[in-house]
Amino acid sequence: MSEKVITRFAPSPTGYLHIGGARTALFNWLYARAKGGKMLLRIEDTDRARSTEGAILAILDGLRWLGLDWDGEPVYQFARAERHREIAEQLLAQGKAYRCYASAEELQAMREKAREEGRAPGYDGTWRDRDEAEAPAGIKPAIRFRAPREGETVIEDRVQGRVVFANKELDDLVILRSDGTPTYNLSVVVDDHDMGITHVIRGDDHLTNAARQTQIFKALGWDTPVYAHVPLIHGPDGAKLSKRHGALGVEAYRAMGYLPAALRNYLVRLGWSHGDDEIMSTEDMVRWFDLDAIGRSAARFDFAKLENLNGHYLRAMPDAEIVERLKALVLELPEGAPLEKRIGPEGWRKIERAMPGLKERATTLVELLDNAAYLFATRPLDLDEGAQRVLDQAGRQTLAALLPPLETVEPWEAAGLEAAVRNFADAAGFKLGKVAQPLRAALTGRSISPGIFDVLEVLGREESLARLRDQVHAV
RNA sequence: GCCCCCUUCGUCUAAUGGUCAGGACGUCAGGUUUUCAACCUGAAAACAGGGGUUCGAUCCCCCUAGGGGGCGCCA
Repeated sequence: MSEKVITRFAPSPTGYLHIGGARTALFNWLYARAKGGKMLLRIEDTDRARSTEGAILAILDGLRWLGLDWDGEPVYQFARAERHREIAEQLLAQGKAYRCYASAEELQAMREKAREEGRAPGYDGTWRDRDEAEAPAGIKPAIRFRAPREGETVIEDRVQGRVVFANKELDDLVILRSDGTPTYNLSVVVDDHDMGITHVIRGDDHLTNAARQTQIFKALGWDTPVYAHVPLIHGPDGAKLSKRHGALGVEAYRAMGYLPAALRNYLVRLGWSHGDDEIMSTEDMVRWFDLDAIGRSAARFDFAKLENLNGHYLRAMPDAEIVERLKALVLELPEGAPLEKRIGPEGWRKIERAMPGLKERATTLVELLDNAAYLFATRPLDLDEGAQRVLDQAGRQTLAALLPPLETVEPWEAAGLEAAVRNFADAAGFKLGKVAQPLRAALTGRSISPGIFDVLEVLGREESLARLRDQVHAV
């Protein structure tokens, strides 16, 4: 009973659920599921200025979309401030914390001086042993944790191994602000303890926090949870993942047409592995996941691999389900509303019928929908100006002249036809590079490529178009 | 600046004190498909550098370089 694993995912609602957070959530979820434990969700909203309702919604939404559920109701950290304050007062009463009257300016000067002297730019302990009688009037004190000065704090991390911090490197951090609100490191310790968290799995940007939190745990006489600090995810260039890399919220990946299963599979392999296994079901992950197999080095985010996986899951998905997902997705796209209107019930039926040919050509849902455009395009087609001009001048006639009626073309003529079309397209500078290939598909009547309808229409091949439509509808 | 962490093909990674250092994505070349995609086959592609320890180091130790994280009355 007391051995039951309880993990938590603890995002701060200051933005969307980004890709690193998503992986952290996934790891926590997997570990809890793998060990038959629970994953709790805690919203760390103690920074009132930066926390927003919208961000909370985005995070919950992102988790749900990814298929990561949590046990019980989310815990809102801000709501527990009173409890945190209590603990701070308790530490104060026990002499394990003290009041600090230093002003912001003093602290700033302190940091600069320390930096000049080559020390860590932390708090110098001015009020650690100073008599409160000397406190300046009218200043509301903050409460600082009286951190040990001697010895070392050791973290036995399940991923990073044994990490040792010299206590002199860790300064006395504020646990209760002068306005009486608790700070992160205190809240985390109290909440992790009260929530019965057994395993803390988070990004390794929290490694030093683990040392500070360990000190607080000890001062309180509480057991520390097991720590597992997972390396961060970097952008394709190796630098920290940022907006410019597409370090977007998971909802952005949804909008780009990625599937939750693909993202889960991609994410789980970033920093964790199980032999040579690449494609694995969620059941496989749960069966195989363990902390010991998490690597210690940062991983770069690679869209190419994500796309490959997404294509795999797309092809494996039942047609009807893809249509359902497309319907849900279309409104998220730019110009989504008019697009949806244009597709209409008939369009969705056509898409589902054409799905076998569609889904094996697309790597994302968005690409698939794009490829399906010929099924519901507004006729006549709206060409861009340049293309229109080329066609008007000589192209339409010339090209059309090259093509005999489809009915009269024998299969072995197709290749020659293709070459002719391609040459024309090149010479005209018209973007008809794609003309030739779909044309051949039309001639052979098999595996219709997306776009052939548009091509024939542009060329004014009404009879061919009609024939092709019949073929498709016959399928 | 100080503290902590990391370093195997371009990318994600596996393995081992003695291997042709394996897989996947990507790339390239074939095949299949009279298109494309998918699929199949094949190829190129890595142990950061320098010292040790050892009969032997990619693997163990040290140093260097490079990368990352942290150093708030943010989380």
